[in-house]
Amino acid sequence: MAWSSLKALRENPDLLRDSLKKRYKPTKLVDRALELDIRWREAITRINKLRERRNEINKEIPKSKNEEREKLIDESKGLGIKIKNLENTMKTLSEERDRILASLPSIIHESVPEGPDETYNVPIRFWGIPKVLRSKLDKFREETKGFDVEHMILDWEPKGHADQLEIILRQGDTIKAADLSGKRFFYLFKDIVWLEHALIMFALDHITSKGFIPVIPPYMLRRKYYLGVTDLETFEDSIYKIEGEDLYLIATSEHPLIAMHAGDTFREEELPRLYVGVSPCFRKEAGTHGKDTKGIFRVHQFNKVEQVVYSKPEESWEWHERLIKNAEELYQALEIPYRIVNIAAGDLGAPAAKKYDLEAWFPAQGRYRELVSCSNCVDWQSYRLRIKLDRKGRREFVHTLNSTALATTRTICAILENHQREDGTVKIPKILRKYLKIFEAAPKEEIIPLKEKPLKE
RNA sequence: GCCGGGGUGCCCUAGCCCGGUAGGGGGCUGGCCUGGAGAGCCAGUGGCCCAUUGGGCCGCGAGGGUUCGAAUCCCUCCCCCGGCGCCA
Repeated sequence: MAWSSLKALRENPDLLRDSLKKRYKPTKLVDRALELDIRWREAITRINKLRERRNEINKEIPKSKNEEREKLIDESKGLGIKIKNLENTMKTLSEERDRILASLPSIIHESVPEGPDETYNVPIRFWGIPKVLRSKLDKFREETKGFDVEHMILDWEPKGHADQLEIILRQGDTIKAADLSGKRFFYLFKDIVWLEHALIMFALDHITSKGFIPVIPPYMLRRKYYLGVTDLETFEDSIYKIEGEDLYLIATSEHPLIAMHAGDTFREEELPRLYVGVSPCFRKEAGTHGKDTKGIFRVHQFNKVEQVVYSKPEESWEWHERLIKNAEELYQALEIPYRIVNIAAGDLGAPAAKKYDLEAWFPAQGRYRELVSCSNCVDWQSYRLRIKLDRKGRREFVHTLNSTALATTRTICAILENHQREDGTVKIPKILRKYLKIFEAAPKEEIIPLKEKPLKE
């Protein structure tokens, strides 16, 4: 064990306690870990003394003979038993201590708003001119409180993304998918397939142009690496296991992109390290029953382009801002109005010290919904996976950050609502044209409702 | 999946058969030397514990076992290389 949590535990346990309080989590564990650590240190000191003595004896054994030799061997055996016993107590102590340390969340950043849940999230900026239904004006004012957001009143009622996809455009089918695979699965057809591919290419193109290295990662990880990258709670609520094997389907390419450097030591000039992952994401969505049951907003499987940064500790907050800006550029280009929200302490996952969400405006729902999540995990992941920074003899842990660039299904939902016209067609954002024109069968300007479904009705 | 060979510190490599202080080279960092650089020479270059200088323990892919003592012997697993098989 080294550094960060352990160091904080020994040198400044109040730092851990305060952070836990802000997250509305109990602080008892800190005291327990502190006590275990003290006892562990006593035990290891005693063991080291015994081991030293045994090593001395063992050195004498080859030089001695007959009775003296027998005597030494006996003494060494006796020490061996004592050592083994102490090692067992020590192991028990360190295991419990480490289990507690591993369960402790990141120490939150001072700019994170306090509060127990998402109602305490703080919007920090708005972009675009949202289309607001007259009937949803109150909700809009509530969601933009404190900001004077320029908006446009809609006099016709746009369809929700789910109905737009399945009933109007007839290019998606979650009913059929539910028969075969269950709820939260989907078929997408025709223009939506081209749209999906264009979105991925656009996001990849934009992010790689900023120096990010594109990566297709493994879609499964071993448990050991999975727990290096996320906390148990998330793990259990969202990760699918491969039966009979120590393998888990990834919930985001962030996970294999971070585990990729487990055990590595970066030299200072090798940082920052920028990656952009493209992969499917698999999520159980346990505990979300009843939420977003229609359409493809919340599904078990989707494709995502993801930004990942390894940075020097002192530069990570700057990178956090840059990552969210990169994501914003994508949604500005797609002409989707959005707001950036600073997530409250109580709503933060364990790895993150601070998180921004980018939430797109959904006219039919009259609310902003999460499309992007951008976190600074500081040294939480790097500590567990031993990803270090070599600083002239001193060792530090790098900081890791991740941010969605673009998740296809949710972005499609946002396009279907925001670019919907009264006649049921959907305007395709201009930025996507160059990624569509290479395909003969792809739509270029707009998506038009099909006369009949691709599937039997 | 089967057979064979391998995994040693940041990198390469010796040691393994036959158990007894992990050796050499390269790189990097610092120092000496130099007008400056290079060469050369010296030292440092994994983790942990105690401590004032300093001392000690652990560490040879991972975990277990045998032994007074394991890089070395035994078992299980992971990964890499070669061959065979299967396969989009």
